[in-house]
Amino acid sequence: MEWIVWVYDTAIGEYKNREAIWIWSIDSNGEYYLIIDPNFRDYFYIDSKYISIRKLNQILRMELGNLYRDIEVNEVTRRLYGVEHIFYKVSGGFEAVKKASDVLSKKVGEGIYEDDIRPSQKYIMDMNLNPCGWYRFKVSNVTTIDNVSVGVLEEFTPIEERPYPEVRVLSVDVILGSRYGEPDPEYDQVLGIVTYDGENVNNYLLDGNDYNIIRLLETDVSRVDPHVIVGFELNQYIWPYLTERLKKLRRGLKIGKIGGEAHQSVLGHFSVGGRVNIDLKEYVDDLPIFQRKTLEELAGYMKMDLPEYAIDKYLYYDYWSRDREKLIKYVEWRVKAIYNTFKGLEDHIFVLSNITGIPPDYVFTASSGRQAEYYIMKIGRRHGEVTPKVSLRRYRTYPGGLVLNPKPGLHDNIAVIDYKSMYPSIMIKYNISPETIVKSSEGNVVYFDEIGYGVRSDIRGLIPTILEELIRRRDEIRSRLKSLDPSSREYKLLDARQRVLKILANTMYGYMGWIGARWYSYEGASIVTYLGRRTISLSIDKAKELGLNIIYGDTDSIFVDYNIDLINELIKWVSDTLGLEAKIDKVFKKILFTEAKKRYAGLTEDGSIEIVGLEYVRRDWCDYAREAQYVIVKNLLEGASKDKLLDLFRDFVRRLRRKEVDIRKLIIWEQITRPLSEYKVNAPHIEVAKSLSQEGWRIKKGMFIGYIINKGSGPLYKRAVHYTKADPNYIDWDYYIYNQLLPAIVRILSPVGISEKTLESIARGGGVGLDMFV
DNA sequence: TATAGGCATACGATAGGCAGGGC
DNA sequence: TCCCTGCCTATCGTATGCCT
Repeated sequence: MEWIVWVYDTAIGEYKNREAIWIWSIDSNGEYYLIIDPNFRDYFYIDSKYISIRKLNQILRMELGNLYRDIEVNEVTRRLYGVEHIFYKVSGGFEAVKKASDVLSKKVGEGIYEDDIRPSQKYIMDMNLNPCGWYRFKVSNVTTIDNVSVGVLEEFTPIEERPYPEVRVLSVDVILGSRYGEPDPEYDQVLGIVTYDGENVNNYLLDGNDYNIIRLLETDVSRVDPHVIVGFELNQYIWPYLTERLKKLRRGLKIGKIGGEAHQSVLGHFSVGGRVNIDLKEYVDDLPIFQRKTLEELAGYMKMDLPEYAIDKYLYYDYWSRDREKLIKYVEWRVKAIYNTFKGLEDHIFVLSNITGIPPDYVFTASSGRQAEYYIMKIGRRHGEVTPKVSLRRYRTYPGGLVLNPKPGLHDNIAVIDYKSMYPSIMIKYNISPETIVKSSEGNVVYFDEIGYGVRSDIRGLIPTILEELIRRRDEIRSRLKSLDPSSREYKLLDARQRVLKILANTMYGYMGWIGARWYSYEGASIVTYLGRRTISLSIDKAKELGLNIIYGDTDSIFVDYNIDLINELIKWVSDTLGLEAKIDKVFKKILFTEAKKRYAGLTEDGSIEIVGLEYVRRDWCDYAREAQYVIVKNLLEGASKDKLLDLFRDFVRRLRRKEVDIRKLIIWEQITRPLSEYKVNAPHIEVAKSLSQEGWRIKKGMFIGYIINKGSGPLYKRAVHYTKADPNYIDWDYYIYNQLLPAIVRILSPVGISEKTLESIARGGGVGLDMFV
């Protein structure tokens, strides 16, 4: 029988009492298919340098007992960091291979590879069966279990370029709360579960025993039968809580296909057999554009309606007791937002999964470094590369990008020239990869005296090969996009593809300098940044020689007078002499620099305001000061008079003086970056976190603490309170005038000649003297 | 349960200078 | 005159979050 289906997961299951690979998939109507491959054998490699084949067989025979019959050993040639080695490939049943690698790790220790990669992942890579792709399967022994068609694999072939099927999605959110701080699954019942299937919101509220509402969730899942279950903080919070609640009943959470229970797999991720479990929190955590990692930010980014009021989880229990309706309305907004956000992100998720080979429900759980690594592993084995082990190494830093001191003040017509993908281009051009770096300058080597390493030119590195392929594939897609309608399904998918390829290419340099990388190269990363510094220095020299005035520069960009002829000459020189591509990134009609690097504000040609590095973009400044800085710098760049700017400032001061500011705009947000006991100095957010901890809240790394400064004497940390407990009568309004608003405005006005003294006297209510009459 | 290094900034901790007072 | 105490200031260290 032949099935044309879309694969979304591979897992280890069983067939006739033996472990087998299960391939979960759906057809274009969303019907489920499970294809079983009983023939895949797990394996690992052991380097022949460390053991003879006779000794190897001897150990395995002695240690494995009956399992030895399930093992096969072959001599193969593979590469390790580009160098050919003879390996013994030990393959067989999953259990036998696992046991064999355990035994050899103990007896031999070194030289064992790929025993640390899950068989289902090896299957994806070796068979080239990429998740989130379409395939034609030939199967036999077809049966139906529940509503899943099950067949045994005979062969398959990929089908290129089909749009994704419509997936059924169920979003889930819960109401957890406790009178005593952090809800504890040991004592605190689940207060409510809310789901959304794209049409109906269902809310199940506690009425007696919470077992009943968890049952209702399970019923919902089997009724909707979703391909995807999506939530916010599912893996770290919701699934562990629900499974813990059910432990009392000695049963699991039954939300998988074919009666499967959700179970914890690697790294705290929960696996729901046969369904894709997506936690959007893991997506926002990885992206710096989301400053506070909230669902509201994500929803705003996806251009969705925001809730009328957001309720902090610290207040869930309060609302549950006092104003339940409001809480439920908010959580209903959440499930809809989660659902719709997933719908907006699904192309990205599926494309990322398809390209990296990481199944979709795990792709956000993997860090961006690991995502890149899976891609390298996949491409590497096509070149016969064995995947190296992650080894323990000493952490070492190396010099990074070059940053110029800016020329402070207001400048007109400044162009930003930057290098197109500077680091990836350097890595390709100079062949930089862990295996191409050498210490000696002998032979076919391009040697860099300044850092004492060279790069071989007689072999092509794996990383540059991969980068070239990424860039080539992306260029192909981008040229195809030109002829497509941007609103079409095909365009959107291809656009998602080219974006993922770009992200992967841009990750490779950082990956190579990451101590946890399998393809780590301190020397390689050092050479990349060295060449980056050299490239930018040479361009600066050339720009000066051409007569361009340089205002600023950072890593791969220089800010110069917008003289198009000279700039074109410079760009041509870069291409001819350095062999790299530079371009005009943007042009500022006006740009303001302070004395500081990495901080400026500009007005672009199209009239938009861009603020970089200044208080306005930092979450550890209160919104009020941030907004004031934005308004005043915008006016400044748009040519407002000094008087106008001072008037604006005076207004901002006045509203604080009169306590007319919404206290939500006074919250300062800071992240907890380590266990509370490891802090060496007192700080407001730490003190507030400690008090929350006393109230029973578990304070974990990565949490954000929002606080407000109250009146009183002594250091700030003694006067900070959690924002949910702030009272306008106790707020230290002076702190907000002198330590938030004033510095943010001094920063942008002092470079244009408005002194700190002037501003300070306005802040004090003096200067012009009108304040006393209002 | 980290892709890299470079950088600004605030505030707490700490040391040193100095004045004033008591013996 | 010596020494202790409290206050002020300069400097250093810690912590955070940004930029490319």
